[in-house]
Amino acid sequence: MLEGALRLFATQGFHGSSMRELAKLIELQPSALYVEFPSKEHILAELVLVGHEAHHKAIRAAVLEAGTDPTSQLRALVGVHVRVHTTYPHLAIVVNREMDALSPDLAAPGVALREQSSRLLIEVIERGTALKRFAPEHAYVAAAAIGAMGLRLPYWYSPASGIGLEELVEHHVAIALRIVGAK
Amino acid sequence: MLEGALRLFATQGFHGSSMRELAKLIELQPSALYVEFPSKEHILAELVLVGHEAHHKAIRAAVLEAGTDPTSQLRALVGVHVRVHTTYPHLAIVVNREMDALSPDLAAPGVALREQSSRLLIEVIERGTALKRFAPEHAYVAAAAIGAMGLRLPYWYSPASGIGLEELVEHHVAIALRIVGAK
DNA sequence: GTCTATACCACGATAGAC
DNA sequence: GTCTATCGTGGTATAGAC
Repeated sequence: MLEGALRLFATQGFHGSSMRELAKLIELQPSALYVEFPSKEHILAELVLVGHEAHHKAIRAAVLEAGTDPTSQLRALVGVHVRVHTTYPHLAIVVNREMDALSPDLAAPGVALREQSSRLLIEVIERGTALKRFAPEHAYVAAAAIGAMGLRLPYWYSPASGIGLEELVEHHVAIALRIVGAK
Repeated sequence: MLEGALRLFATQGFHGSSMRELAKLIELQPSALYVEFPSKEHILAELVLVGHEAHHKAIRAAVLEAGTDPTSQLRALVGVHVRVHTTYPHLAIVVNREMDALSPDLAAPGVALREQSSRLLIEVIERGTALKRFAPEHAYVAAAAIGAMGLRLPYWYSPASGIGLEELVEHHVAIALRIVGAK
């Protein structure tokens, strides 16, 4: 059922999808949807939370496993960022585009996780800069640029596009290293 | 009226905004909205078209005025890209996020303009590469990255953020030059 | 061109039988 | 837990007076 909601919300938007459509898609009556979730908004909230958690946990784990070298850390972080956004494009789209359809209460956990992921990237960049391994023009703008590249992937990339996933990851890693001015 | 629709669509999404809300915002009765546009979708179509036209014309003009040097061309293109997305953040958001709420017919002109802008960027990069002024890892991925940085700006940048617009433009230009490996 | 009034429909959500 | 049936609301859009 979350899978069905994900498909609908990703392709038509949260407000553009109805409970009736979702019910039809998963072959249930509309009323049956309210057994698992108390409202349409709670379905979206669950998707947004799951998406943010998966993304944040993966990024955090990758950086922790990458050792102490800033370049390795950035490589690991960008690699995961790209893989998450290309492997789960629908989830990425819903998480990033439909989040402000949530009330502040339901959006809060996701906002917090996003903030943490963002800070982790900035800290990696700043640490690399302090160690003279990176020389970005501006750490925050560089982080925003690296994040944006990944966020945009679900809208254009497909494994059938002629670029393999591993190839895409390598390009993104290389671009990120250029953005931070890695030596 | 287009201004009102822009505010609503940008903050609540197309499907999340109603004709009743729009009418209240601009202090008219709902029925009066149908004098200027035959449907809600046509209002969005007009915004999307205007936004794409402004963006494409500005980019095209900037590149044409930049002379024959690929670096100057890329500088000009990125500068305009950043300025458009920061000067008209609401329009940028609606154009990029609500476009697939349009029927294919109404979306077509915007899609065509977007394709042209995208190709212009790729051509600048490829020409710079052929002239040995650029050395990108992959022209298309580089173009996607440069585009994505700008598309994301309306969601985080504000002139009150401590970064001046001219400063932001310079950072983006510098990042773009790094992405394409400018010498 | 803007108004009042309303048609007609789809929406989210609930009640209550099984 | 899933069904049938429905409530109440708000959606887009139109009719017709002024």
